[in-house]
Amino acid sequence: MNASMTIGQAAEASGISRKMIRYYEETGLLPPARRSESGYRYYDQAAVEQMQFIKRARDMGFSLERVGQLMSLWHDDKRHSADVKALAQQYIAELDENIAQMQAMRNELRDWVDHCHGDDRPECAIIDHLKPHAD
Amino acid sequence: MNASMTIGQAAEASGISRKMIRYYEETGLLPPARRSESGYRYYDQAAVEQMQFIKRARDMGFSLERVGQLMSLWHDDKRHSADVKALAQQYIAELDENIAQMQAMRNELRDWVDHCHGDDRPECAIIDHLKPHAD
DNA sequence: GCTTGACCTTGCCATCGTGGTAAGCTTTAC
DNA sequence: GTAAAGCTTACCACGATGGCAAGGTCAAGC
Repeated sequence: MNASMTIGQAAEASGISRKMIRYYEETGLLPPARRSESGYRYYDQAAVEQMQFIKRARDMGFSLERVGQLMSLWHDDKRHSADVKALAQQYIAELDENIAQMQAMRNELRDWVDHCHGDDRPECAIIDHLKPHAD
Repeated sequence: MNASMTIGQAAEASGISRKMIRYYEETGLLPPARRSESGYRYYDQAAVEQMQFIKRARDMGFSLERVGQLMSLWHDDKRHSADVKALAQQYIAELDENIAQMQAMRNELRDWVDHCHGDDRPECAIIDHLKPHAD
């Protein structure tokens, strides 16, 4: 159960692709894996748990850079929860900003679409809104 | 007023950077520009209007591929507004999907953040939710 | 022991849209 | 005539991921 795994097994266990595991190692998000004499990477349970942490953070949409910061905090016994919170709050603020922007686009476009007949005639409110002179 | 412009002037007039104008030409979104003997690109009013169309569509978040389709429709006198509408509606559906996903992440994260004390102690609900064994 | 298939390695390219930078040529303004 | 501004092409970079190819390795079946 605590035996070491190949990269494929670690990928399976963590939900992170082999490709990405290597990439995370390359970029320093994961520590260099232990290698067999022939060069195969082998992972222990702790390494897989790091991957699972990354998986969860990525699934929440944290950037790899922030995931790295979260991992540092995770491993820091003397962390201040305020630092974690600040990091998360900043990300939430960015999410809110992106959501708002997308909603604004969506609403305006929705409005255009509502004014488009959507038949076989060429007249189209959407095109009219995109056209340079028709605003 | 209708004189030809250099790429910098066209960029200024359209809001699209010089870099992107060249890129759009390279990828076929814009037709090859007329060139001076020395190789400089020159643009007339119609070309600038194409750029303005692109600018508006990009500002609405349409992908370059869809912008290309919209431009084709714009220039097609026999277009069916239904085709434009369908294109826009598909994009709206994608926007809605993305918005929903971001909101889901945001809401869950907001919940975690609300349970984090945010002080100088290491205990942290956010870390606990990201940690493999604490779910 | 040998073959086969599954797995591993590295390295390179592609995405999408944009920005940067560099080396060199042209035009414009003084 | 010179300097500055603007143009050209050709690269590299981002962020995060996938794909492919050429080759080495391991495990199972015979």
